[in-house]
Amino acid sequence: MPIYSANVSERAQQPPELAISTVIFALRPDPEAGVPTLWLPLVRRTRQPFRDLWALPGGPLSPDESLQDAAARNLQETTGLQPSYLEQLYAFGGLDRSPVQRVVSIVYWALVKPDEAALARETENVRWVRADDLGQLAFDHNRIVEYALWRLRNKVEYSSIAYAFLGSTFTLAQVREVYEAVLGKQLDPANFRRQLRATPDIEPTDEYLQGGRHRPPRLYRYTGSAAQLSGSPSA
Amino acid sequence: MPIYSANVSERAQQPPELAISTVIFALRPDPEAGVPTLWLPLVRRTRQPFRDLWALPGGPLSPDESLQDAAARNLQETTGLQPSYLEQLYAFGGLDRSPVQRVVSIVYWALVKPDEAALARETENVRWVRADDLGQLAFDHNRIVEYALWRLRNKVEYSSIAYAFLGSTFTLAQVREVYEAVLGKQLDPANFRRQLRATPDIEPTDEYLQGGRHRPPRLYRYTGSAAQLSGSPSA
DNA sequence: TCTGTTCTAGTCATTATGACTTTTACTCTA
DNA sequence: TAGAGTAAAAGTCATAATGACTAGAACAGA
Repeated sequence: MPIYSANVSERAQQPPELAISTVIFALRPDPEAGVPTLWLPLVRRTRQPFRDLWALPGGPLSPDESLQDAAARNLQETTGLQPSYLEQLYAFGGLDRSPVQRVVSIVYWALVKPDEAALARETENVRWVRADDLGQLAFDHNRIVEYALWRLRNKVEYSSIAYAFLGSTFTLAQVREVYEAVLGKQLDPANFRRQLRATPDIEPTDEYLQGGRHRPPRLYRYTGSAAQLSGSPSA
Repeated sequence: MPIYSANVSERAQQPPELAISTVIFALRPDPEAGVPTLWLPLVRRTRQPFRDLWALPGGPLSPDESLQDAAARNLQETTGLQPSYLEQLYAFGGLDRSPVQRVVSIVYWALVKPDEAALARETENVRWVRADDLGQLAFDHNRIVEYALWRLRNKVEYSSIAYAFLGSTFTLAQVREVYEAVLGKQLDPANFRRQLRATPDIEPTDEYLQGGRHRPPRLYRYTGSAAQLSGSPSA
């Protein structure tokens, strides 16, 4: 919330408002096909500008919290979610992002695990939508989500970020489904399997997932560093 | 410059100050070995806090310019340089970055070509230093430079950023010297050459660089997209 | 018991990579 | 002016990584 109100002529003299927003990704089964798909929560704007349009969760930066803490807090407040991964995405500061006052938004992106995503409360003003079917969002939020998707797709290929979408144990097929959902393409099960077995950070357990009408798959565990929740350049 | 002055109790009520800084990299010959090395310009602080310490070029964000424009402008003002590459690095917003008022810094990083770097004016308050020999800088600027170096080293390996350090034509050995300076290690000339010849964005000219006491090397030209000066997530 | 399914373990050809050798074309020095 | 020194340029070879594919193993359900 801005602590000043201004008319147009005063606007150019004021420092831009500083806000924090977050793009939150989770995997949920597609209602039709049933396969895991990328979803994200949006909040309905209750005032101008863009009243009644959907927007990314966000809010002002409190004076006594770091940027990362602010992102984590208003993620918690708006969606009730605890992220397994949280990293700064970009600072958006174009002149015409908001029709009222100039706003510089420092945007974070987060991943949540399926058990968290299941707890997420959905209300009149909070809705989950498929990442590829957003509709028109407030401000430049469509562009921001697109950039977050681009980063997610890149990062999933060269880092161990995929496990932030999964529980403590998982089958190799579940890992493959994460990759397929994020990258939007089918992967060869046998070759994908070979690659995972070659990485050091993933070790087999003695358990198997029962219930499928086929050979029960072995469960694995991720032993690497817990997908830096910091995301800070100190790391 | 903050438009308000505050005592400690008021401080927590004010919005954080917003500033733009830039880490500018150029290659200059090492004064001893003569091989190209990473250098960057610093400015001397002329007031408190950290008066007389060296710091990254930067300043406040003007109300009528984009973040990127602000970075380009104060890069131009402090060092007289025109960058060949400019991209947002990170937004630093920790609580204790400045002992006076809280400052959120949106930091950019830039590369300049050797002809530009040669024009750079060096004054009482502007000095170029080797990237690996900075001394103690003001604020958290040592950490920021370290992160910028990390990004540069990563990006040089998977993108065509190296050509932002070079003129319109160059020998393959000059490209290799850029990589060696940035990565800080020797590369095999023959294998490096084979890789460059395999990339589509680099084509041979009919000219050769004369003057060396050895077989004259062919000059090449970079034909790829001009190393996105935008760096914006729109791309 | 048979069938459909996916898990799991392999094969094979192609490509990419690192270490290394040889020839070429220039300058400098004796 | 012949020979030495130097880096450019092209090529060889063994190894590693990758994509396409095959086949047996182990379950559920009919």
